[in-house]
Amino acid sequence: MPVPAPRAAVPAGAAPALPDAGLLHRRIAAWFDAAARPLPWREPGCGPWGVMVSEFMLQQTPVSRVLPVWEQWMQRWPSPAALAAEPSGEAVRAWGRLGYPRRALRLHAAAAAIVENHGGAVPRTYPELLALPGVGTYTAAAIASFAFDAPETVVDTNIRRVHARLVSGEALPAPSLTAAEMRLAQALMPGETGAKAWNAGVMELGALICTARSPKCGQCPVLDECAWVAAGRPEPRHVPRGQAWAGTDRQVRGAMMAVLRKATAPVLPGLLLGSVDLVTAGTAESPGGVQAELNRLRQLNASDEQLARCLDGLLADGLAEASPAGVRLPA
DNA sequence: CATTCGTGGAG
DNA sequence: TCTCCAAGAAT
Repeated sequence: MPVPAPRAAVPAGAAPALPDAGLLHRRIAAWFDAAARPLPWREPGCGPWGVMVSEFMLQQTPVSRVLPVWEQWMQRWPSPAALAAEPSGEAVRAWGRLGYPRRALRLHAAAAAIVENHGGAVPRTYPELLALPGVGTYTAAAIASFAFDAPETVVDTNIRRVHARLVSGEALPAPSLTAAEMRLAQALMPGETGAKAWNAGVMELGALICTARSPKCGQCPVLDECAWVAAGRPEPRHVPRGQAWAGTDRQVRGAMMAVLRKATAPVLPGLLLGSVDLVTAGTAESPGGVQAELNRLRQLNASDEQLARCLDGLLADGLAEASPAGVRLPA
C-alpha cells in the first residue's frame, strides 16, 4: 500500500483544517457494513432496555466479557420493571465478575426511576436519560442514538481516539474530554439521517482498527485521510498513568464482594475482617465456595485498618448491608 | 480538573 | 510474568 504524501504541518495553536466530512461518512459507513461485529444489542429486535443494559455493562468493560452476562440478564429481566421488582442485591449478584459492581446498583436504581417516572419505558430524550442514575453524557447520548436513532453526538474513548488521530494528528486524546473535542465531534456529525451509523461506525473503527496499542492501519478505510499517519505517527504527548492494583482498596473490595456474592447466608463481619476464621465460627457458615473466596481475601495480606475501611466503604456505597446475622448483599 | 472504583484477556 | 487498558460516572 502506497504511503500517503506528507501533509503540510499545522501551525502550533491553529485548529487543523477539517477533512472532507462527506468522504469520511461514506467510507466509514461502508466499512461498518462489511466489518461490524454482530452484537445482540445492535439487532433490530433488541429494544431500548437491551441497549441501556449493554451501555451500563460496557462502561470500562470489554465486549467479550459483557456478552454472556448481558444474555443472562436480559433473559431474567426483560424489562426495567422486572429488574426494579427485585432487591438490588440480586442485580449485584447477577453482575458477577464484570467489575465496578456499583454499576449494577445504578442500573437497578435507573430501572426503578424508569418505572417511577416514565411508566416503565426507557425515556428517549437526552436530558431525561442524563437524569437517570449511572447515566452520564456518553451513556445518555449513546442510548438516545442507538436505541431511538436520535441525532445526538456520541463521544466515547474509541471515538476520541479516532478523532485525535484522524483529524488532530495526535497519537492519543487528552486525559479527559475537552470542550474542543466536543466541538470537533459535533462538527464532524452528518445530517440527522446518518447520525446513528456515524456514531456506531466511528466507535467500531476505534474498537477494531484504530486501537490504542498497535492500530491496524493497513485495514483502515480512511488511512489516506489520517492526520496522525501523515505526520509520521508521532508519539503520544501524555503518557497515560498506569492503574495501580496490587494492595489497593479496589483489590480488597473486590475480594470482599466475591465472598458476598458467593455466600448463601449472611457472613460474620469477623470473617471479612480476618479476626475469626470459619473453624472458630463453626463450619455451618461455609456453604458453597465461601471458604475459597475468604482464602483469596486473606492472601492479600491487607491490614486490619484497610479491611475495616473497605468493608465500611461497601456498606456506605450500598453494595453490602449489615443484618443481625452478618453482612450480605442488599436484600 | 483529579481520583476513585473491578476484572481479566491480550501483548 | 507483568503491564496495559476496555462503549465512564460520580465526587
